[in-house]
Amino acid sequence: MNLIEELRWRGMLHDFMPGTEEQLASGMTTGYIGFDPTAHSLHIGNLATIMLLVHLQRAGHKPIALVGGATGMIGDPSFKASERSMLSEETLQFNQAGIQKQLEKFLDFDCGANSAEVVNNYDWMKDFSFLGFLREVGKHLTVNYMIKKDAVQKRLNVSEEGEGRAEGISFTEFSYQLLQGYDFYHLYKHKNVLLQMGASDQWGNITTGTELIRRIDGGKAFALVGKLVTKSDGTKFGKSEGGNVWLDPNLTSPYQFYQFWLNLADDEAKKLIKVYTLLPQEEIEGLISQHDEAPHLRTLQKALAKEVTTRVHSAEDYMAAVEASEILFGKGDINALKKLSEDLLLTVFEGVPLVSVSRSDFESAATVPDLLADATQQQVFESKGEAKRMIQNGGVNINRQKVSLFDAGNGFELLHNKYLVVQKGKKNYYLLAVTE
RNA sequence: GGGGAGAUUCCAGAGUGGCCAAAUGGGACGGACUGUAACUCCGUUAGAGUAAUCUUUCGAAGGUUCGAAUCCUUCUCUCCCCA
Repeated sequence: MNLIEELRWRGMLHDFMPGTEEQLASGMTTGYIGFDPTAHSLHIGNLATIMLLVHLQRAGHKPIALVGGATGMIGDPSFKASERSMLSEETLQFNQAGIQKQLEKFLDFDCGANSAEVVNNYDWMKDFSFLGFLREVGKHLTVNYMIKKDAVQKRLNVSEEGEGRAEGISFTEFSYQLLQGYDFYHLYKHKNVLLQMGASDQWGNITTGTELIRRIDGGKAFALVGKLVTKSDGTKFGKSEGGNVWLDPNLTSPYQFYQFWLNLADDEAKKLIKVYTLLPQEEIEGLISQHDEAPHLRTLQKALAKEVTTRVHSAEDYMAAVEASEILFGKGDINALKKLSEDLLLTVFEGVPLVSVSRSDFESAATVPDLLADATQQQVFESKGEAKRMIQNGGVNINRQKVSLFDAGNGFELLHNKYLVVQKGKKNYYLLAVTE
């Protein structure tokens, strides 16, 4: 199966330029995708794009991941309603290092001719003078061309519905597409890159690149964009209650990461298992029909969670997440908790907020609200009233036992003479540690 | 420059002197149900208190009144229409 067919059945293909398929068929083609260092970690939205590179490589082509050290300094205006705030150079450098490391996890850098590469556009942009850039690059495209891009229209026009007015676009952000276009040209020139991929919102920026290659060099380069992953209700995908789902285990713990996939709605799991795993078509179809027969078993979510957690983190992290989930959502009661060694307890509750309470505060807290609001310095509950209300609603568990009276004293048994497992609602856990 | 409208608790939006911590809807959170789901239903949604009740809150600051989100004054900001 060639790349296009592969992406098509997976539902990942949005559009590509005429001739792309022929180019890919003609032999090993080098393609790249850029990632701007807007944060020090990539999130699962980026991961969908990374999968494009993975598929490119699996189809026998050569993938290049570009870290946008230069473009990140500018900010991509595509389809954004407002001007973005600029990141400081220290932040950018920190972010670049972070995402470069992550990118390296997903591609094969040692498989002969089509080994992956990572490049940073800062390396070739840093020495460009402003005048040089205007003369060598800017001259080749008209503002008329650049302004026509859908991606910038949002910032130029007052919408007809009157639902807001254009905020305007700075010259800086307007220039973004030129930078990205030049990247493509540079890679075309120096690394024989003929294809740029990306999410569908990058179409405009990518075609600026192919246009630049055509005008400067008379060359022919290609574009292929993937579908933007959205939730079935059309809202942004990749956000959980806690915000973005990051690939960095310090931002989103492997347990939380695993839980995110496990909790997907059925329809989403069906869609996403094709995007985020490399399982072959027959296997996925099998899983889907298996799932439909007994949806409550959530075969799909489990398979998806396993694949992605293992790929992004590790097999060990996956196992630990499964184990933690069983303890937290299984029948585990206080006895199950008591059986855990201190190490295992901490492992299970890794990623769960750890709340320290001094021994004296712990002992002087007369009631549960005192303990969970005051003694924890509002880390579990904002106020005693809130704690009380939730207890009255039956929403508080300590050591997996429901707290039924809000004025009950705190005669709880500390695990390992130190810990208390506090549950606020079903899914919000806190590990209370009594410190001396 | 001229004329008009408005600013309310997370959001939208009622409330025009006491019955207002403030209707209603949304969101969020909790509970029941369930598949750690969806749907549905129920509850909570300023702080303190077991409670009675008290404290802070309706753009800001003053004032009138026994009593103000509601009346008056000034200020700040927003929106609309006409030039």
